[in-house]
Formats: sequence, structure tokens, C-alpha cells
Amino acid sequence: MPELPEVETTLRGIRPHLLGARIAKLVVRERRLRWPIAAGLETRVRGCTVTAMQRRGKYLLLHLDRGALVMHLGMTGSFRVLPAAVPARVHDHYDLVTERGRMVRYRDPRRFGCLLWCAGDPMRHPRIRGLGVEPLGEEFDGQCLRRAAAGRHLAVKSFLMDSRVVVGVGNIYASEALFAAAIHPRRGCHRISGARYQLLADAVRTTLSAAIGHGGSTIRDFAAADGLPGYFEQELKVYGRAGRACTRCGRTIRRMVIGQRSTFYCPGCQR
DNA sequence: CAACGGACCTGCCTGC
DNA sequence: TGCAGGCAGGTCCGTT
Repeated sequence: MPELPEVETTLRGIRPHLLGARIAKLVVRERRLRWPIAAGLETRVRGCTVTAMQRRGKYLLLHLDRGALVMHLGMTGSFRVLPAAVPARVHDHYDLVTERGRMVRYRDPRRFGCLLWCAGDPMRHPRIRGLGVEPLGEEFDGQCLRRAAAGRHLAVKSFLMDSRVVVGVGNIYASEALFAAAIHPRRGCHRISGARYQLLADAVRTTLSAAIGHGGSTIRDFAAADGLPGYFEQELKVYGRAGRACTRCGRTIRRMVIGQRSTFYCPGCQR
């Protein structure tokens, strides 16, 4: 489900309910996520106030007055804001219940997400520290991509999805951005000019921004914190469109596999 | 060091 | 109808 736009949509959905709120309790029903939820986390979190919330890549950081929570949605994670009394269903792994009588409930069928405790600054957490630039931040441009690509030998699509380079570009938006920049996904990342990298950086930025504007994509089961789906799906130009006509040149969109991930591109537009 | 493949999970869809 | 197989938006980790 979630790439950067979906995580950003999620953050915007849960922020009004958590920011400044006191956590009455954390209820954990399933500790076996990507990493086990730490024993005793319930005790640490109880009574804490949420002082700040931010997204870093696809991670959500919840700053508390004492410590922080580092969360990830994995492939199928999602949060819902609900009244505190709503009964849990399968795959509802934990709830953050506030003293306002509401809760933020985490659901994740595949359990690839995580809920980690961080005693200090979450930006220095091992999972966060090594992350690359934010694609919607000021430092992200063609130059920083080209610099990062120097001396590396891999397909540009895999390069773009490397979170040490730039965060938040997942499988859907990597295909989409490469189409927008007219770059073939299998092209070696070291064989792309500065000018084309600038086009690519712009494409990443506009694609992600547009997706956020539409509330994300709802390919399978993604829903925002209010339960509403995203609508960016309808805007996708290549992802999931193998066999259909390219909206730009009319040739048939193809699917191929790069790094074990489905990749979609237009053989006419992308070089 | 970089690149790659496997691993972690469940659910859904297709085709036999 | 049942079952096997393939596929799915992430990313870490061990091996080459």
C-alpha cells in the first residue's frame, strides 16, 4: 500500500488527533511485526504527551515528552482514527488510545510494518539515520541524483528506489516518474546526463506532490485515516497498465521485472 | 564496497 | 468447488 504520498496522507489524517494529546494507553494485540513490539512498551508510553509528529521517508516519527515512537506501514499497514470503543478485528495489531476518547488503530495483514521505541532523538535512530534526501525537500535535485549515481552500476529504477539515495520513491512512483522523465527504467544509473537527472528529479517531485494532492493511490486496500480511499490511481500513466495504450504515444505499455519488482514503461517514450 | 537474492507475512486472483 | 501458483505498494540482511 504505502509509498510516500500514502504515508504523508496518513500523517495528515492522524496528526489532528494525536498532536498535543496525552496517550491514555497503548493496547497491543500482536507483537510480531517486522520487529517485535518491545516488551513493556505499553508502560513507557502510558501518560506521555505527543509533542511533535513528522514523516521521514516512509517512516512516521511520533515525538513524546519522554522518548519517541518510530513507525512504518510496511506493505499493508494503515491507521484509522476511531472512537475508543470500536471492537478490534483480525489484523488490528495495536491501538494508541488518547485521553480524548479516541484512538488511532493500526491494521496490517502482512505484518511488515513496525512500532519501535526510541529513547532519544528519533532522527538518530539506526533505521532513520542513514536515509537519503527527502524528494520534496530543497536539497533534492538533478545534481544530487547524479552525484549519488557516480561510480554505481545498477538500473536507474533500482537506484531511484534506494532509500540511501532518496526516500519515499516506491515501486509505483518509480515507474511513474521514469515515464514522466522519458527514461528507460533499465538504463544504467551512471549513463544518464545531468540534464536528464534534473528532469527526473522534477518528475519525482511533481508525481509525488500530485499523488499527495489526490490523497494517495488505492491499489488494493489503502485508505486514509478517515477511511476514505485515494484517487491518484486514476492518474497513473504506466503502473499496472501493461497491454494498454500509452496516453502519450499510443504504443503498448510493457511490464518487466527489475530487482524482482514489476516495472511498467512505454517502449516508445522511454529511452 | 556494491549488487543481488532471499526472507519476512497474508490475501486475493487466476487457471486448472 | 477446491487447490496450487503467482502476485502484491517495503526494506532488511546475508551472500556473492
